[in-house]
Amino acid sequence: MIDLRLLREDPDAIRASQRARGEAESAVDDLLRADEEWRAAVQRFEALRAEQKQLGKQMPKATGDEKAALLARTRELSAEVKAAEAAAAEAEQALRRAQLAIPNLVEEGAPPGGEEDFVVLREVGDKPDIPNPRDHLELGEALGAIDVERGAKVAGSRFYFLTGVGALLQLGLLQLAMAQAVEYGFIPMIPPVLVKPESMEGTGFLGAHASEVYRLEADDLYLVGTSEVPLAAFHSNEILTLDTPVRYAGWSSCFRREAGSYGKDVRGILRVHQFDKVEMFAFCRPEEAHDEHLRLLAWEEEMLAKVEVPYRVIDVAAGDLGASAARKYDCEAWVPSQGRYREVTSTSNCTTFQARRLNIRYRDESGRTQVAATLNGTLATTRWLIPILENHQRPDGSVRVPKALQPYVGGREVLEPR
RNA sequence: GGAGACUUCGCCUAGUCUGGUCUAUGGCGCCGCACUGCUAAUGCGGUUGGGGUCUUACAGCCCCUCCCGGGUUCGAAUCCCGGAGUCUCCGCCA
Repeated sequence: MIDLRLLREDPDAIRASQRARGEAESAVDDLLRADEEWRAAVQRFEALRAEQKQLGKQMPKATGDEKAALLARTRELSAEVKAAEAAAAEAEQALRRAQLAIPNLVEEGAPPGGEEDFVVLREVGDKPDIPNPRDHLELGEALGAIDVERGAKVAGSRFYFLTGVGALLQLGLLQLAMAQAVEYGFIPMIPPVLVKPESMEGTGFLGAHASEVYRLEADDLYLVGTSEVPLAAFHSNEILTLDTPVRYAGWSSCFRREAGSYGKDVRGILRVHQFDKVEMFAFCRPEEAHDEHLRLLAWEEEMLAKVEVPYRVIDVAAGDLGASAARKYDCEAWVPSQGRYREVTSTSNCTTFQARRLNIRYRDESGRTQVAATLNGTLATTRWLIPILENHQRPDGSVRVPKALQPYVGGREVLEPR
């Protein structure tokens, strides 16, 4: 949710951001108009209300004719007040709608353009030289690690079982991520994966992502697509102490309908309806958000280094940012079977955009409440198994286990096909 | 699934039966001041949050806020209806 004070003081900043995203600048003018209409309506209502209260106060003291006259006037007035109140409420709704139509202000320095216009910040690690690489599914099936056939039998397409060493590898990976997060002061969290509509709404996932989200009709609950949702909503309607950033690491299953992705990435576990993830989530002061963002990115890269996988970091272009993000960095791991990089982490700086909607604030030095900034970043997911298996494969179909993961697979250095 | 109790300005709490004097009581905590050679203790004052308006800013003024949403009424913390949450008991299932 965009800041109305900023809108009033510097609408051109928002226009510029809209341009960078390739969004309509007219939305800014719509919002300006809605804001003015709302304020006018509020003032009308408040003036009438003040008069009504004034008269009401005289009631107990009044007697006889005086009382009858007062009654008649206030009766009339209360009808006007009711109408004015309804008008103000309607204007406020229109204002919210216009406000939600505008995505977050893009951070200065984000590359302009759309999906293809990302900037590669760096490539890290050497791509392995593997002639005729097997893909992760072939490797995983040979190792008895992944079973997509039975996944489909039991739950449908885009579902899978992680079996044997596959299950161990994932648990190890996520534990490794959790351990790293804890080492850096994150509070580990296992959140609910079913949330109320307001939590889904507050985090912005019922907007553009609405068709991606599973909904449980009978209970009016949503399955989260990321623990970002419960972690962000954790402090909704609260006033925090943010002398230093407050950081959480959430471990959860994530659920996605993948509605718009028919025929895309259908093989293996690259794009699935359910996966597990450790997600970093930070609340901090807005002036701290930029630095915090870079810290989250650094922690993601540290995790990627631990699993010894080559990757690159991209600076996502303005037009490809989510509505809440002011800036986004993705880490993409090298996938030998595809001969290209695929996204394995994503970290967004949402500045105050998400927190304003969730009403998450802090007190500054002067004791005033201010809107907090929120940021999120991926620390590990099921998808990481793909580059891990593929980059560490050997010609005989066995897979070397990165040192950091060996304790989780019984100390084995190599996983052999069954 | 059934029955009941509860939800008040950071925390605890009075007020709800009997609508207006609630511009919400008191305690704790916190902040400021005074006093005491320090600390402690004591005294005095302040302390919900959001919005509008005005302003360089502060202050001021106004509206909203007693879990949420409706309703009754000239007027609702208080009465009525619906919902959420917490707790207790019963039932059911482990």
